[in-house]
Amino acid sequence: MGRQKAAADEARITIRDIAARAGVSVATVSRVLSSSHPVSDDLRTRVMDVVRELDYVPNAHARSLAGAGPKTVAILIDSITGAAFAHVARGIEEEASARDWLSLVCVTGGDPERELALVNLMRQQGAAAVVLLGGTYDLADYQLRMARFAKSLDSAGSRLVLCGRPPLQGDVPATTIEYDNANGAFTMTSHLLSMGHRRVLILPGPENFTTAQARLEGYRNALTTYGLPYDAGLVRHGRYEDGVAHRIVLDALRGKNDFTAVFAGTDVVATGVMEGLREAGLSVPDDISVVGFDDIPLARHLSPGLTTVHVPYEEMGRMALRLVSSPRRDKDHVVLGTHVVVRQSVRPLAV
Amino acid sequence: MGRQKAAADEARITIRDIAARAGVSVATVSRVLSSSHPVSDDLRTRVMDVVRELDYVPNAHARSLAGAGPKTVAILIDSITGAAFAHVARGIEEEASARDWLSLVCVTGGDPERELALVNLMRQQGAAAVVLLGGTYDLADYQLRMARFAKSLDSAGSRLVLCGRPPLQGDVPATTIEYDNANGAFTMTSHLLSMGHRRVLILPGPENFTTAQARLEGYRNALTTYGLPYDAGLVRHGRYEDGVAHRIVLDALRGKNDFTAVFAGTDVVATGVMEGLREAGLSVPDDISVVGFDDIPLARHLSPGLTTVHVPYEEMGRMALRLVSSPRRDKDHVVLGTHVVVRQSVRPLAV
DNA sequence: TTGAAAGCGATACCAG
DNA sequence: CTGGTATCGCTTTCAA
Repeated sequence: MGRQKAAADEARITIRDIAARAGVSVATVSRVLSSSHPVSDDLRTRVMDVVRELDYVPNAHARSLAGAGPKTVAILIDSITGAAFAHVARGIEEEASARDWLSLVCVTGGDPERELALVNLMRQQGAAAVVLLGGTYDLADYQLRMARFAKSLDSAGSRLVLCGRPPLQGDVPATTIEYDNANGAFTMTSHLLSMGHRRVLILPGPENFTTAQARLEGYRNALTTYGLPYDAGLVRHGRYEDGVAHRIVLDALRGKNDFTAVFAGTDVVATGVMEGLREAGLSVPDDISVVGFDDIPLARHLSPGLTTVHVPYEEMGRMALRLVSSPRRDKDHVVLGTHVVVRQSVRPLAV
Repeated sequence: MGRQKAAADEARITIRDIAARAGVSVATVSRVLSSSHPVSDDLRTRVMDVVRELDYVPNAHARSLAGAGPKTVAILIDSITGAAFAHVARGIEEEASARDWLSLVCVTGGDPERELALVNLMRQQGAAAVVLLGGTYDLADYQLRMARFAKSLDSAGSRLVLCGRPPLQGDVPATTIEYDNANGAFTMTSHLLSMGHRRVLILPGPENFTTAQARLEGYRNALTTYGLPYDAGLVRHGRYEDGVAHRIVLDALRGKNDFTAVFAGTDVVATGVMEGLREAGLSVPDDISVVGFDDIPLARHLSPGLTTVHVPYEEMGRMALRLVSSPRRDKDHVVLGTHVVVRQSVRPLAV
């Protein structure tokens, strides 16, 4: 009755086959395999021989069902080709495999709907932790539904982890690990201002996107601190893609905002900006300075090297797994620091 | 007992709880949930109400055990931060989710041992397909063991897929999707030669690594075709990392191989090369030309834009899933084409 | 030590 | 349509 009984008449080999062939009980085979219980050497070798001979592997589902499967952490990621969060995933993965946890990466495609569906799926899979990576749109409905998932994950002995996005409102059983978006943006903007720049075009990211909001806030605060006016004309929202950034810059150039620097919402956006500038015959940083956010490896490889805000992505991942795997749950909200990495893409301005 | 019975005394909610609360049999609940069988509207709504009320989700393991779980494709990837294979993974993922397959990414860390272990693990999980991504070391023992896994996956109704590496030797039940490494390298080398370059330093990658071997072969063939001698002194093996590439180039510069171009084994290696060159006060392409292999987005963003060999990574992934999910298995070995993408990193030489 | 048997949670066959 | 129930493959008491 198996799906395919086609060629081989031999159905899937089970623990019973092993037991029969080795002349022992299934219980004994189970004990040998999980080495949970003492078994005589004689039987042990007899069982192992048959296991190898028949190339037997226990069915993981049956195991989990019986309550013995491995712990699993599910990582829900926007896009697998995004460098920043790939690093978080790596951090999680490292800590997970060190603990013999299985880690699974699922791709959401940036769709909140699909993200919700996957959280649910992982709940069915009995994941010990479900990690949501990256910023998200600030939608009320979404918050509500996610809060419900958090609760049911919790009551199933599992845990929801928010990485790189603000905590859910209210008393929700979830762990949040953020990095300081606002402060990073504040420091970076201050850096530009201290170098003599006064008009900074900013591409914070999509409107209503949590990271974009926080970065814009930091930008505004820095202006205020320096006693400079906030000019909404210098703010251009748009997705985190080099293509859209490219377009935005070219468009901004046509306007009459005589900016001397561009603060890109991410490093990828910064590359788009730099290309647009170059295309317009402008040089970076001689004509226009450019800075980014993330500090992915790409930032170092650009020329000029990109001055950007370093985010400890891998550390975030590690911390995420440490927090959920620790028996006593010390913290459920951590904010990691960021800092500016100075390279060659900013020119000091004589004021 | 259950892992945590702590606060809530209510164990995990099961289908039986739903049945009891809704006053129906478990069979009926199952039917409502899987909508496999007709159920009266009355009962259906009664069940669904309880499901929502109790926030019930079926246990995926139990489901799979009963033979009803979703198909799963496991993607085994070297490093999640590697751009090239992230694109393959995306291709697979897209096709998978279009078919409502679940796709799981596992990270091997480039360790053949761990890769083998993960294949085994995925076999236990009952994955419908296990996709191995990227080149690998050409080890006899590894070949043998992988062939055994291929067979047992096959007899379990599953399938092993090799992506970007040569097929296993002998009559092994596996699907292979390669791209033409040798030909890509041949064409790229020919391109350099046709531009007047005569001494091309090549960094093919790690020795005994399948892709490196094939690329080096293409390089040699091109030289032969042009009637040029093969100089082993121009070949430098090393891992696919910008750091090691950087070191290798600096070292090669100290030697007396007066090369005019560098053929980097990957785009990432090319960035390392370019940095090394720049550090040595050399300009690309004015002093030395540089080309890569992969055509990841980075190649476009470098300045000068990197001339490189385009590999259809995403297409590979799509094809992989199409091949295994198609009922009739038409092909079990596909070789995709590659082509040169010309950008600005090569200078024509007056001969 | 070892074995027999009772679950784990859901599906699907066989009756009604 | 709806309800019992055997079954999936393994772990784990409980006895022997």
